[in-house]
Amino acid sequence: MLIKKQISSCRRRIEDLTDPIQLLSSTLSLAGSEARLKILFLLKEEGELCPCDISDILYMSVPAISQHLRKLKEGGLITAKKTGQTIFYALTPKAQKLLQRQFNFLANATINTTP
Amino acid sequence: MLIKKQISSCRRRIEDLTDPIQLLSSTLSLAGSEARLKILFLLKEEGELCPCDISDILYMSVPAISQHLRKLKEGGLITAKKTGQTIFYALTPKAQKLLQRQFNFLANATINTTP
DNA sequence: TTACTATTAAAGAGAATGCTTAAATACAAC
DNA sequence: GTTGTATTTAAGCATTCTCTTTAATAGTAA
Repeated sequence: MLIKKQISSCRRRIEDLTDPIQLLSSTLSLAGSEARLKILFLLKEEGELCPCDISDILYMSVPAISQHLRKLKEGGLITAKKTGQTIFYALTPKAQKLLQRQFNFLANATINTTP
Repeated sequence: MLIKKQISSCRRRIEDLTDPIQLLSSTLSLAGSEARLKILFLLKEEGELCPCDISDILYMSVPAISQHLRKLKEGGLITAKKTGQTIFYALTPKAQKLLQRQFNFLANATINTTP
């Protein structure tokens, strides 16, 4: 139960952070899908991958993967590099920075769950 | 374009991480909503808050806030402590650990955008 | 008890999400 | 050129999300 002054202070704090909060929540929302988190994790581990390999690894259709990749690219989390008819996707520095702790969590989970 | 052996290796890697990936993606999905991220951030800053204060601060209806709080609680990101007819919510250690980097991002954003 | 406050619960509407299927694009090999 | 591979795009559908509105629960105070 806050007083009016404290409410106002909190409101201002949130307003000042409007842009960063939007950026961050959209990033977390992208990573909050199980399929996309797996894609991001695979890219972190392998460096770069093409849609058909990701499709093979995750047992998902190519169009489904392609649509996830498009969202991740629009969100600035991955980049595309075309060579021939194959497109290789890789994490951006932004993704590596924002999701570093989450990747560490998964790396540690690997160690702990492999006795 | 990976060979079969590499595909299998990646598949095994993902399978081993099934549980951590589910845990993490559900957490990120919760934090990936703008409203919920604001709630989490407010709890991080203020320590504990009741639904009506959060409703006041974010200009959102009390039932809307209540439903977000329920989800966050089900996801193990916040706890509830009832005193009288007021319920105070606070972050769990799990939330603080998993989202520490994101909170830091917002804290730094505050500094950088306040010249 | 009655009235008031804080909160949750339940039902419903509209929007967003994530897949499938089918079609289109781009490049390589023959 | 034709065929085949890698990828994207578009349309459709079922599910999920997030709010609103209304009702119910629990504690406080008169």
